[in-house]
Amino acid sequence: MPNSVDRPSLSRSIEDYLKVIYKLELESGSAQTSAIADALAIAPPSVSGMVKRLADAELVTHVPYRGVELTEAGRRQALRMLRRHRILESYLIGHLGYDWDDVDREAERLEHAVSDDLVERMAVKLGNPTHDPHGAPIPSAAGTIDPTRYLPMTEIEVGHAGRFRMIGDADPERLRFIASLGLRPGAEFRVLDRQPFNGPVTIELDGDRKEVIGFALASSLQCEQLEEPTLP
Amino acid sequence: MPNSVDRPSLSRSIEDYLKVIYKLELESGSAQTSAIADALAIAPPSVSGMVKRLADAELVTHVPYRGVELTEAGRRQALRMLRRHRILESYLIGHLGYDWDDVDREAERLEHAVSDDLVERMAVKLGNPTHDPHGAPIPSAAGTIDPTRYLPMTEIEVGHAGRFRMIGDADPERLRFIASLGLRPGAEFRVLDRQPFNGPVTIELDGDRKEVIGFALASSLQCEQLEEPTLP
DNA sequence: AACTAAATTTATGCCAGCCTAAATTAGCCC
DNA sequence: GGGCTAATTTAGGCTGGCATAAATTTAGTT
Ligand SMILES: [Mn+2]
Ligand SMILES: [Mn+2]
Ligand SMILES: [Mn+2]
Ligand SMILES: [Mn+2]
Repeated sequence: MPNSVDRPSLSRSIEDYLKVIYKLELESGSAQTSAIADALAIAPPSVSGMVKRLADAELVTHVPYRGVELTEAGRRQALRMLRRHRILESYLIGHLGYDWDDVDREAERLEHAVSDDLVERMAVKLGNPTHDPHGAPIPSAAGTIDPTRYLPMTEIEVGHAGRFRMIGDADPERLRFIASLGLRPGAEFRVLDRQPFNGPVTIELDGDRKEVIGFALASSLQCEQLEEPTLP
Repeated sequence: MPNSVDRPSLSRSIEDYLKVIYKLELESGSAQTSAIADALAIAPPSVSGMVKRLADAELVTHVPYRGVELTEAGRRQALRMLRRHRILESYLIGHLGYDWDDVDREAERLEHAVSDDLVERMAVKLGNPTHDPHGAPIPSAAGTIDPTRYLPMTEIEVGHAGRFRMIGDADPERLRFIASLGLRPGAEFRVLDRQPFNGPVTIELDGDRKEVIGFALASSLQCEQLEEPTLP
């Protein structure tokens, strides 16, 4: 029996579009033209054009003026790209001495050039990790992904302990700063204070060190709330 | 001081053209349109068009109807691509379990996606190899390359010992067959017989095993002649 | 219900990179 | 030197992926 479905292999552009659409659907429920344009640094009319092609290829359904939604095939490809990207980042850090702030650029290009075979070899060398260095879940080769959602650090209640789980990987400076605080995915902390009006969050780390984190930054730290508050 | 020269980074197509032109110049002294077209599996008029763009970019000089020659900038880029390709092949075999017959396809895509930084990290992990798994010399990061030329096995004289040094990497089947004979770059042999009229070559391996190798195949094995013949 | 601002699409155009068909040139033979 | 052949270039066309400017739709305001 020959290959049942001949997929013509997607272009680099299409692969990046699918990833972005997946992330937008995940974060805000829908993927609108301007959001895609922003994320890819492309003009909105160009996105309209590509959306047409994606819809023709049945990777996406499009309701004009409303937005775009991944089809099952589109979602499968998006998850395949996320697996590639996250395995690559993990491998670059684990075996080639990269830091967590400089892997994204490299992976963003490599994800379009590696074969499935190479990705799986890297995954095996890494011991089939479930999360990448920034805490993001790595889809399985079969196309499933851990659906766990976390809370921004700003929503962990005062007095509670929390665990830092995940952070976006696109901003190297932010990653370096977070690392300089001693915060890595998995790190435990306790919220000592939250200032109102989008004010900073004060946390305690390693049982003694205090750090004050601005609202915008704290909002980008995806965390898990751990336990009931300790009583005074 | 800002970056002195802004190179716009070459396209995948251009990078492959430069590599092919370099190889053709090396093998036959010149690079003609049809030879480039053959090597890249592209129609000759397409090559004419690209040659024009390469000449505009001063990567190549073009004498119409005569052929094309790399400029210094073109040669530098070609060697940079060869370094990438050959370091990648070495790394895939050395650290990711690939065999020498299946690395070329992978490297052919990856060479356009890796950063210089990543290539150098791989080179360091490998101990800065000077030759790739097929015996081809790896250009230095500075752009120099071992100019040693070898002889086809068909030109090693009967009675002489020889050392197999290098083989083209594009044909997986040929590579598997050569490996099955126990021939790897570095392997020593003695020529027992050469048949005339482009006939086969008989060699002795490991001091006892005899193998008969057809002319076309033997011609593709680049070797070094080692010593004066042993006297009868 | 009409007006307005923002988002989106349509209309056009450009460039890279490929193609086929037709024209041109080079090299060779007599 | 004329004519043949093979190689090469020119002409014209197509697709993917981007852009800007203009038209359209949506949604919110009054
Ligand atoms: Mn990333
Ligand atoms: Mn990418
Ligand atoms: Mn190769
Ligand atoms: Mn290539």
